[in-house]
Amino acid sequence: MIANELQKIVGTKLEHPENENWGDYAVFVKPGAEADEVIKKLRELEFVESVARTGGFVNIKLKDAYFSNLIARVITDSEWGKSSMFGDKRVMIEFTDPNPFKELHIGHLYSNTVGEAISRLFEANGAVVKRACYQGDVGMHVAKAIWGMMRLKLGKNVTAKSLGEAYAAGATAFEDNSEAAAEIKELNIKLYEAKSAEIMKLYELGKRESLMYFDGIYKRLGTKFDFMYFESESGKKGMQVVEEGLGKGVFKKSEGAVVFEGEKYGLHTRVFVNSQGLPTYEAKELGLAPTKFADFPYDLSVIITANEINDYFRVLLKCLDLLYPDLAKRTKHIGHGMVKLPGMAKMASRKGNVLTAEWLLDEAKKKVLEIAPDATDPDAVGVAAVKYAMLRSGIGRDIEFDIDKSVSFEGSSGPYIQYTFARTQSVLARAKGQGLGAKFDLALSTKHLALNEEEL
RNA sequence: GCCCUCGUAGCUCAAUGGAUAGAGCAACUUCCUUCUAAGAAGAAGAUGGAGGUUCGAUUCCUCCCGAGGGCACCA
Repeated sequence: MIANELQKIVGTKLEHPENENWGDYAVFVKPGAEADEVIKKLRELEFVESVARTGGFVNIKLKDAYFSNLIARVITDSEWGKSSMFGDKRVMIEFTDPNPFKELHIGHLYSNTVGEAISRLFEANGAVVKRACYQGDVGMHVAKAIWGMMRLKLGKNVTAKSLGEAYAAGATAFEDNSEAAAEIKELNIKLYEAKSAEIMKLYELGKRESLMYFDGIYKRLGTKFDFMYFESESGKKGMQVVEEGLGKGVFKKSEGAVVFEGEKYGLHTRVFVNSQGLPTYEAKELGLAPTKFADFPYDLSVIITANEINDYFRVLLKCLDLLYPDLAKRTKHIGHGMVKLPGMAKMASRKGNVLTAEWLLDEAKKKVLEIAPDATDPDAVGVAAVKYAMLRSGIGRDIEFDIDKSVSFEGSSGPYIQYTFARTQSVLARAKGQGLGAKFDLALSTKHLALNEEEL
């Protein structure tokens, strides 16, 4: 707000000086009459204490009263920090995207953390946000799991754990046993056809169990999805879209499959419908875009996935651009990095587990209890520790996750922030109890406040 | 082979083309405690390499070295 006013006058980029003793804002101007004019105008502003020229920089110092005023607002205004920057822009954000019949692993946990954080940022800035989760409920991984369910004779008492075992059995058999592999491929087609009552019963059972399990994790993490999408549905729509695109010459038939030749756009060729006549993820995603828009006509659609499919998304967005240019313009893909757990990865794999979100959250909770045995809500602290560790570095980069540092009450960690917040709150409450609240009057200088903080 | 990321202090991360490249952790010095756990102050420490553009480059361009990912029927 104050920066905006300054910005108007200086015209060029406004920045903060390296050294705060020089001023609160600074701007680089070329010497000359223009600079003098700018300085003169700045000096006329009521909240400006001084304006000084140092080399090519003009340093602006604001009055102390401005800051004490600001602090008073931060404390009293519960809406502080929010804005209406995005007006009532409609934003759909897709993230997490786990696959039923499989584990929700730490990569999904990262996606969820990033997606939820971005969602909240948009919300805090005035956007209407809808959270979407897109889940692979068809495909080879499902066939493997169902094959495993049949082999392990899993009945009504299927659990998330036994489902994981079923998938593992199917995946192993697929690799080691060519007979089983053939059965699984056949099963996959049957699942797409959805005609066998016996198979579909197992399918529904497993899917429901998976989704319930995911739901528990979302609750734990504090995410609630507005839209749940499934590949089984987007696949049908995707087939239609590809069919249309084939007519328009966007796609080509090649070796029994339907492909998009991306080379002419500096991209690569990808398969949209395989030679078995089944839609690949590409076709499904293409079908998803118009479906999402029909459900919630968005101004912006954000899709968050692991960055290993960045190139794939470039191809996909090009196709979308050729078929639905208005949707393509509103679509933004964000690729996040991998989560690496040096040390812990070995520990987990020795137990024969994939690194699941649940496992990591449980570990964090355990560690919190080791440090603070009397913590009132160790799980919340553990969740904060994990989330903060994931958000503290750039989204596109891989994360070196160090669980001990993440749960530490010192340094750059979630628990440190929670702890500090709790302490300041308790100090403020105590000050209020002693009638010291009124100390934050507008004339109070920042120096006094800084001193107070140290005393506290 | 081609395409995309990335390379900053011992480690993990910052830095819309701007001033002396910032933090946290670890290590170091000093102090306080000294039964542990911990606490306070201070100093030290970095842009992978070579060119180029620019008044000015961690940032943009070229080449080299190194790491990761992707390149047709998985997502």
